[in-house]
Amino acid sequence: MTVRHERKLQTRMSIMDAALDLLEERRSFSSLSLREVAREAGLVPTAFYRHFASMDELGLALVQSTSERLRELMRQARSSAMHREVLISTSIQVFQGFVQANRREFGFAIRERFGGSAVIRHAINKEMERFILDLSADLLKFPMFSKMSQIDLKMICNLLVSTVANAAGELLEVQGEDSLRSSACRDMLVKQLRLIILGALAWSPKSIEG
Amino acid sequence: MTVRHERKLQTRMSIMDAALDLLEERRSFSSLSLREVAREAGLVPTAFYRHFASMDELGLALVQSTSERLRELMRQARSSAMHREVLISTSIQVFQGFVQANRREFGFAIRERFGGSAVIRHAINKEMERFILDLSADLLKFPMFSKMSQIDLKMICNLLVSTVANAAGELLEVQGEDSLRSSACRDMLVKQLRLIILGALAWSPKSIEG
DNA sequence: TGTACATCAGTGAACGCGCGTTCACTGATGTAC
DNA sequence: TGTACATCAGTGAACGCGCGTTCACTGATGTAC
Repeated sequence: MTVRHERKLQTRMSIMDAALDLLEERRSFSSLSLREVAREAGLVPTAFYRHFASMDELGLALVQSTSERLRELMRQARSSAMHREVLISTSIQVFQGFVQANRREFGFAIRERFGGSAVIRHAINKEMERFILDLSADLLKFPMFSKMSQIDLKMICNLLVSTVANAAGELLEVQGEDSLRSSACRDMLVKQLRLIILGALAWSPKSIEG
Repeated sequence: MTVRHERKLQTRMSIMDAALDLLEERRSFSSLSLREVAREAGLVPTAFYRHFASMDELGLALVQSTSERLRELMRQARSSAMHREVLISTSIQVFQGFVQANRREFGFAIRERFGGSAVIRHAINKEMERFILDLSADLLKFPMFSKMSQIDLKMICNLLVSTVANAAGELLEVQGEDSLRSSACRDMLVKQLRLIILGALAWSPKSIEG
């Protein structure tokens, strides 16, 4: 790695960081201008093009970098939690910690999930899909889920992930302004996830047919 | 109602319709320009100001008009379904029909729910909150829900509404391009709602404490 | 190690464009008598 | 009913602004010998 290459990577990161700083104030990615991001990063607008061909490519890089780091972390958490009984609680803890440490990135992802440009939406949905598949693989280790059809297991994982994403979106909405509503939101999420598990326990192939 | 007033209302509606036409291609509301909407409506840009003080005010009008029409329709459906046993199925049918007939409006609402400008986000969330409360009131007529604490009932209604909103978002993503994935998405929603009801049946005050 | 050339991240001027908003206006519609 | 004035939805020119993108450039870093 040459000095020049290293510095280029640093500048690239400072562009990504500048974008996240601007996104932190709940702005939509499409409302960010190339010039504004370059300005925030302390660069002349044309320098932006040395790193990304367009704003969409920058958005894509943000999604992918966050997703890669999260997946790597979850992979580690899984392998370190050798025993099945602590796998879920460990995973949830690691996930929560990551979200806390990457608020800007998750806020961005949740806001752009349905509303962003096509290429960014697709990237986010692809990553969520991968996350759902990882979760399915984890839950398969538990008897109550391993007896299910694969499609039903995925349906449940989709519901769990969607519910968390929704709660995250609602949390972003009330965050900071109202700590009471904030914790009410968290409590509701916990209940909702527990209710889904109760539903999954009662779920059986028979209830699909009937 | 004078002729002038009537024409003004017509123009106002044609502005709202022009915006919805532009939004139909999955664009975000914030990417619409005032000039573009006026052009689409066949007006000079300055004429826009005779009807809305800003684009945000136009967005607000779109949310509120859709919400008012939906609520009125649901109110009618509820009162016409006199018997408890057909209340839910009638409501779902009416709701589905309305969504079909108002695709542009619902696509807009789902996209802007988390990603739009503050004022539009708040308006959408307020309307969803009202919808959740209406649903709570309906479910209260059923023994299995009337025994619950109000907060748990609202938690369940929130989960049901969020799940529908999520499915609608995912449906928008695959719609048109792939009818197989489209119907898979619908099937999943039906299963997810059924699973939530199963969970609600198993829910009890005891499971909150434990 | 020193030199001579190549690479390339970042600069700065320039462009044409669509934007939101202002302003004075026009002429059809409404109202008072 | 007819007239004279008021209202006001829609017009069209004009403005200053930030935008994305192009281009030729500079000078530090890299490379070959």
